[in-house]
Formats: sequence, structure tokens, C-alpha cells
Amino acid sequence: MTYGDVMNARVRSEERRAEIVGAALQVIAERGYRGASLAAVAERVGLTQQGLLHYFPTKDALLVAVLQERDRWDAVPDPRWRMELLASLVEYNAMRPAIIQTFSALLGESVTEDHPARGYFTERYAEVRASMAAVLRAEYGDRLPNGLTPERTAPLLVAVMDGLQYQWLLDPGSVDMPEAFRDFLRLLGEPAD
Amino acid sequence: MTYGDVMNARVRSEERRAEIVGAALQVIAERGYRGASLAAVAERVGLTQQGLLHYFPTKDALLVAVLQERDRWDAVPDPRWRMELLASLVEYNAMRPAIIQTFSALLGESVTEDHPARGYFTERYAEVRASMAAVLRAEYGDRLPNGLTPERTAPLLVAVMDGLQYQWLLDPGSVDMPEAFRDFLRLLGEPAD
DNA sequence: TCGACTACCTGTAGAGCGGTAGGTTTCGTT
DNA sequence: AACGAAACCTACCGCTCTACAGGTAGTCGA
Repeated sequence: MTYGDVMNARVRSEERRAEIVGAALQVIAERGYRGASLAAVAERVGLTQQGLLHYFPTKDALLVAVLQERDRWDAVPDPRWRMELLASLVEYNAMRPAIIQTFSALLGESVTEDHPARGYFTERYAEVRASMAAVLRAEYGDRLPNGLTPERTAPLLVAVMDGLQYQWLLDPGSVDMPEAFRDFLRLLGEPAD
Repeated sequence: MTYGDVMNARVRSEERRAEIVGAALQVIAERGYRGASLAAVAERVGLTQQGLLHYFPTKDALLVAVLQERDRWDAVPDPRWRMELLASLVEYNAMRPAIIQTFSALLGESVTEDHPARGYFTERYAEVRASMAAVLRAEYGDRLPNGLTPERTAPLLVAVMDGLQYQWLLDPGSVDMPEAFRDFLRLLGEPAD
């Protein structure tokens, strides 16, 4: 129980925090951020609300950790990405409704005044649009229909992804999200190479 | 002797209710539905929270009234509409951020479990997609690119409108919403007639 | 003029919220 | 074995929320 032990305190603490963030993702998906109580998150990991506050001193601190976690495994697209990879990403998302629901709920809340996630989303969307424009340029060059530029197309691409998610979350049977996204890609025409 | 000369009680009551619904729209835009307190709405029309409950017995009843109000002046598109009219609608929306914010916030919240507006949005989106398909068929017939049908295009059209709204609400300067929407329409090619 | 009704009000119940204070146990280090 | 820190806990504060109960003043038709 001393040197041979696999986990030291630091690691165990990190794991606990990750557990809590995971629980927070779930609760936010179910009730939104405003509707998510610290007690509900704590209960899901077998803690009291005050025990949770030992790891994250305020509710906002927990939200920050949630948003950072998102950035970890859902990085902003890279220009080396191709459109086909984007389509796969949408397909992948369609298999993970809980996560999509978390961030769709957060995005919806974030447009209200003084929402703690507003700055995060504003910045992130600017980055994502820029990255998407780069991806589009890499894929189509300037061969987009009707003289559209990658920079003008990027907001549409992002909008389609988000908008489809809401329709799909409301009624998964009503929209084939991955197929609909591919339909949109077809509207952009044939890749340049 | 106060208002009695011009208006009868029925009319006055209706006007008060409309006032309250208007205030509710504002407060929901600012704080979302869950974050909107009856007291905040009441204060905005010079009532106490309990006075407000005289007109709407529960918070949910007020939400229902808000959603009905929306249906009144934001009707589901009619097949006689043309795409140009849709573009004008987006332009019009761009001049009324508060309303857009109200319903974008509500849409975002509604994907969470047991949200009182969830049924409303689920139904409405089904209707809107069907109407949009009819509008698309009237405009393009079967001349949509890549063998797309109006039914498959409708979800994309709706997604673009919603998705652009979120980007625009987060940072109005970052996206020219009406122009972006017209860009999308251009992707659909030339109308049939 | 009277009784019913509308349109509010005050008071309060009852629950939940985030957060603080301060304790106690557990545990690794020395 | 002793110490200090980490990892929790109980207790509680102050606030906010929806909703109910019950009262009162004005209005209005019979």
C-alpha cells in the first residue's frame, strides 16, 4: 500500500474530477446548466453537494471544466481534414445523443444574457468557422457553386450541423442526421481533386 | 369610470394578458424559461407575482400562452410562399433579435428531458418541415441539385435558418444572417419557373 | 342597492438553490 | 509514531422559487 501502489493521491484526485465532470455532462443534458443542481451531480458520483464543492469550488468552475473537457476530445477541425471526415464525425455524433444533447442545451442557454458559457461559445464558433473555411478551401479550392467563397460557406456548414442536431434531438426518427448532412455536402458539388 | 368608458372588462382583461405575454417573451429571452421567474415577469407589467397568477394560474400556463402567441404571428409557411419570401422573413427576423432570442433559447432548453415546450417544438418542426417541402416543390419542382427531393432538402433549410440564428445571436457582427441564408438558397440552384 | 365577479393584494407554506464554516476521518510522508 | 494535507462530512445561512389561501376594493348587471 505504499510504493507498489498503482495510484497515488494526485492520480486518484484527477480521476475523481473526471468522474464528476462526466456526471455533470449527464445532468446538464437532462436539465440544462441552469436546471442542473450541484446536488444532482454529486449524487451521481456518490458525494454530497458539499463534497463536490471540494473539487470544484463553485458551479461555474464545474462548467468551465465541462467546457474544457469538450475541447479535449472534440477539437476544432484541422485544415488537413477532408469533408468525408466531417461526415464521419456527424455519423459518430449520431451514436452519442447524450453528448450532443449536453452541448445543444448549453448552446441554447448561452444566447441568454450573462450566461457563463456565452464567451466560450462565441469564441469557439469564431474558431470553428475559420477552421471550416480552411477545410472547405482545402477540399474545393475555389470551385464552390455560384461564386461562393469558403469563408461564406463556413457559417452555412456550421449552421447545418447545429440545426440538424436540434431536429434530431427533438425527434430522432424524423431526420436521418448523417444522411441529411451528406445531402448538404452534395449541394457543395464535387471536390476539386 | 376608469377605463370603463371606452373598454369593457373583457377587452381590458385580454389586453392585460397580452401585456403579460409580451413581458414573458422579454424575460425568457434574457434568462430562458427555467431562469425566468414569475416575479420578474410580473414586475415588468407592474404586478406582484401573485397578481400575475390571477391571469395565468401556473408558470406552464404562461408558457403555453407564449407559444400560442408565437403561432399567431409566425405561422407555418404556406405552399404559396416563394423562396424569396423566406429570405425576406430572415431579413425581418434580423431586425428583431429579442424575439429570435426568446425562441432560440426555448428551442435549446426544449431538448432537455421533460421540458414543457418539448412537445410543442417536436410537433412544430414536423409541420414546418412538411411546409418547407411544399414550398420547395412549388419553387423548384424536381429541379433540385444532385437528385435531391424537396422532402430531403426541407430539414436542411430549417437547419440553416436555426443554426444561423445561434451564430448571429452569439455575435451579430460575425455573420450576415440574411445574406448567408441567400447564399444557401443559391446552392439550391435556379427556380423552376 | 345588492350580490356576484374581477382584479388585484398580503401572507406564507414548502421546497430547492449555491455557498460557507467547521468538523472528522483517511492517508501518505517523514 | 507523529504530522499535515487531502477528502470528505454535517450543519446551516440566506436567498429564490412556485403556488396556495384568503382578504379587499372596485365594477357591473339586475
